[in-house]
Formats: sequence, structure tokens, C-alpha cells
Amino acid sequence: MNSSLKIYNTLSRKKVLFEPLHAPHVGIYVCGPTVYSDVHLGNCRTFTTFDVVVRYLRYLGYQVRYLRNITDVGHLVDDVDEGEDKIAKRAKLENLEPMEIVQRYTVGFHKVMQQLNNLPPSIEPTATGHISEQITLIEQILARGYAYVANGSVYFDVPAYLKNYPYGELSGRVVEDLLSSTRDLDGQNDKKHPADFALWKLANSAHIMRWPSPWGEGFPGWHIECSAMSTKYLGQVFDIHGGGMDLQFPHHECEIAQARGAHEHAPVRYWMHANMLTMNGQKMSKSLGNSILPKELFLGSHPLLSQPFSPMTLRFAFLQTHYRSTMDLSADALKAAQIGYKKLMNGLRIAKRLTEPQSYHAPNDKLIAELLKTCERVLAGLDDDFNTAVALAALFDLAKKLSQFEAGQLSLADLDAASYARLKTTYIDITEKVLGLVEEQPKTEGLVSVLLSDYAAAKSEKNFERVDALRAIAKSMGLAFKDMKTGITWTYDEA
RNA sequence: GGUCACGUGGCCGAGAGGCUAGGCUCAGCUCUGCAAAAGCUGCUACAGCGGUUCGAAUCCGCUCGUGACCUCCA
Repeated sequence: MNSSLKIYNTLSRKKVLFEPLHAPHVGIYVCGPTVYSDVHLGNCRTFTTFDVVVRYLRYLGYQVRYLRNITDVGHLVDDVDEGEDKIAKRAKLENLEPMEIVQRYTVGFHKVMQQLNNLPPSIEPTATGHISEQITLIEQILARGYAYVANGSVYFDVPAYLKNYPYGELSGRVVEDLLSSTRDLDGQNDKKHPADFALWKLANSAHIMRWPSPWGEGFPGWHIECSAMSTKYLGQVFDIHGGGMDLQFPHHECEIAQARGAHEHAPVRYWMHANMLTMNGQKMSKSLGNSILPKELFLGSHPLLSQPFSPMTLRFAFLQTHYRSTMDLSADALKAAQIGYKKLMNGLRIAKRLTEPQSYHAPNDKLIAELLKTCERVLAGLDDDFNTAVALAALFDLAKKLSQFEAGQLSLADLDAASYARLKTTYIDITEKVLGLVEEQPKTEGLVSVLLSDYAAAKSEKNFERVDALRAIAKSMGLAFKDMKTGITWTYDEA
């Protein structure tokens, strides 16, 4: 098992060595979407980030239990008591049952995840499926004196909690600041303190989504579901918790408080936060109305886009930026990513058809050392807080070598069995299994090979009109022929 | 207003005291019937001003600019 993986822990604001609680098992929880509308590209970035995290952990040999929840309880649109439930609101708007909304957008979400080649989580629990667990957890918090009941609602008692535990350590928040900045909210008369947050809310008569509880009919607060579900499936203390940076406060801060309030222990050992996707320098978010839907990108139907971009192009673009940096979306960046992605795939195809030489010459030590070092750089990048940008850079260096081998500029016979295997498996496994970058439309090899042999025949006959015609056909399929001294093959057209 | 980030070449983006990514674009070359593909070569940057240091894009300070969080958001 690899022991050099370092993770940037938001809690300590440092990169630290990853040491799982119960190796080889790793538990990871990622805050999933609220399914009241389509996921937008920003959401996708976060989920792709953690997809690579999970993939890499598995590549290293860990047995990962990956949880990503579906928030299907509406939660409030604003913080005042008469706020509307997001899902219920949407349901009214579309004249549907709330669960129809949930179903529709859950299906849509899964489809997008699949298009982006994000693996499904091991468990995808829903908030509505865990109401009783949430109630139990709230009872535990109440029993330990860190919450109070008011008018059929239950609130977390931040001042009481503060007597025994720090609050705000994850987000670097100072409680006094919180108080001064949250002073002027009206309609929170049930709360004893402005920093308190809801664990359970009384449902008013208009509220559709409601469940019985010891405190009356109501619905759970926004933060409690993650605490309840992570505890149930990963235990009171688990390894990694991830989510978007905007969840750091208050959501994740509240999760910590709830867990300690309920059972004393800080719940998470490594907190990871993915940075925002921006558009024209501004955060992409539903509330700002500047979000692009994956569908719009894949179809090219957004005004910002002059052409469609494929899911893999998007994934590649995500991975070219480190997850903790903001990424600014632009048509130019996507265009560059599209070409880069094809180049990487061309390398993949070469790697796959590489055949081990019958015999090796005297090994070219310099070449071998260079190759091994580049393979090492791929893993070192991933080890360094999942730096996919660095890994990709090294992969491109390998792709270059792969081309040279194929074109006969370098000879595989100059390697040895070990370095040959290392080159091949590193390129293929990291690209496909860890980065999740796969060939988008595997061509029907039969058709392509017919074209290819036609092309070869036309070339040897010097029938250049036919040659040009065949090239045009290939191009229309997004392919190009390449003539090498060692033979003719096809490749993805990068233009 | 408070808290915290960030500012890298034509563009996108890593890196984080001396080695200096990578992708895209552009120019030239090799190869080629012409191309394509591939390879090679060139373009050498770190907002500004001070400071620490033998040495700073990287550390410290200030200035300017941008963003995030403080309210639902991945």
C-alpha cells in the first residue's frame, strides 16, 4: 500500500500524509446535489474531483466505501421561518408531486455523471430515506444538552456547544464575527441565539414534505442529514469528507458541531474542498443565474459557446486544473482542452497496440531512466494532493515517447521488459482507471479497417484522387490517417 | 464592514527559494505526391514597489486588482 499520498486538509490548512483509520479500508463522504433542478457544470467539477480521489485511492489498493448523498428534502429557500421549501416550490411551479421532481432530477443527475464517466458511489443515500436516523441523532444532541426545542422546532445551541468545543475551526470563523454579521435577521424568534441553526423545523400547514417526529410534524434541517447518513454508513469517525468550497461554512462546520454534540468525537479526519468553477471571473451558481448546464455544453446550445464540447473534453478540462484552484470557463479553454484530450487519446491508442519486442538489445540506460522518471512524475503528481494537472503533464511527455516508438524514431528493443511494462501500464491505467479519461466513441474497427486498407491500396497505386477522397471521409468521421515508415494507421483528428 | 484566497508568457494552467511544467496558439524545419499525423527548433512569464537572502515567481511588508465566504448553493 502506498504511503506517500498527501492530502490538503482544510482543517489544518496543510498538506498532510494520508493515513486511513482502518487501512486498507477508507471511508469517504461527499455532499451530493439537492435535486430540485439540473446539476450545473460547477457541481460537476466537484463530483469529478472526488471521482478521481476515489479512483486513485482504489488504484493504490485501498478498499473504498464511497458515499454521496442525494438531498431530496427541500430545505428552506431563506432562513426565515416562513421560507419555502425548494423542492415543494418547484413542485408547485411544475404542478408535480415533490417526489416527481426528486425522481426527475435524480435521473438527470445520474445521466450526467455517467456521461462524465464518474463512477457511481458505493452508497447513494437519500435524506428522505433516513428521517428516523436524523431524528435519533437530534435526540442524542438534545440529550447531551447541545440543542433545545422551541415551538415544535429543534435548534442547535451554539453557545452551549462553545463552552466545551470550538466552533468555526474549519472555516476559520470567529464566533463574535458570526454574531455581529448575523444580527439583523428577522423572523427567527424561535432561535435563542442568531448563530444557532435548525436541526428540525416545524412544518406549517402549506408545507408538503413533512414527517412525524417527537416534536410534531416537520422536516429535518439542512445539515443533519449528512451527519446522520455518514455516521450510519461510515461510523462516528471516518477518513475523508468532501464537498464544494461553498459548503465549508456553514454546512460542514455544522456537521462537525452536530457530530460532537451527539457523540463527542470530531467526525472527519481529512476535510477536502473543491474550488469553484467561475464564468467570466464570477462564481457559477444557481442563485446567480450564471450557470451552464452540462446538456447545453454537450449540445453547444449556450450563447457563450460557439460549438459543442463533449463530456470527455469537459472532464479533461477539469483535470487540467488543480481542484483547489478556481477554474474559469471559456470557449477558448474548452477548445484547447478538446485538442489536448484527443492527443492524450491518440497516445492511449498507441499504448494499447504496442507489442513487446521479441528480444531486447543492450538496454539504453539513459532512455530507460528518463522513461521511468516520467512514470514516477505521474504518480508523484497524484500523490501530491491529487494534482491531476501535474500527472497529465507527465502523461503528455509519455505520449510523446509513445509516438516516437511507434514512428520508429525510438526502438522498444532499447528498453527492457520491466521498463516496457511500466511505460505501457502507467499510461493506460492512469489515463483510464485513475483519471477516468476514456475514448469517447470507439470506432467500429471493422469499418475503419476497410477504409484503412483501401487507403493503403490507393496510396501504393498512387491513385491520389482516391487517397484524397478517403481522407475526406476519415475527416468527416473525426479521424485522420497517418503514414509512417512503419505502416499506416488512423488517429483522432485533432483539428 | 469582517474573514480568507488569488494575481504566472498570445490564451489555459502547474510549480513554490537556485534545476523550471504541460496543453493550446503562432513561426520555421524534417517527413510527404500534397497533406495529415508525428518529431525537432524558436517565442522564456511570474501585478507593482520595497525588504530578507549569495540567490525570490516562490519568504516578509505595503500598494493596486480580482474573487470566495459571512444567506440557499458543489
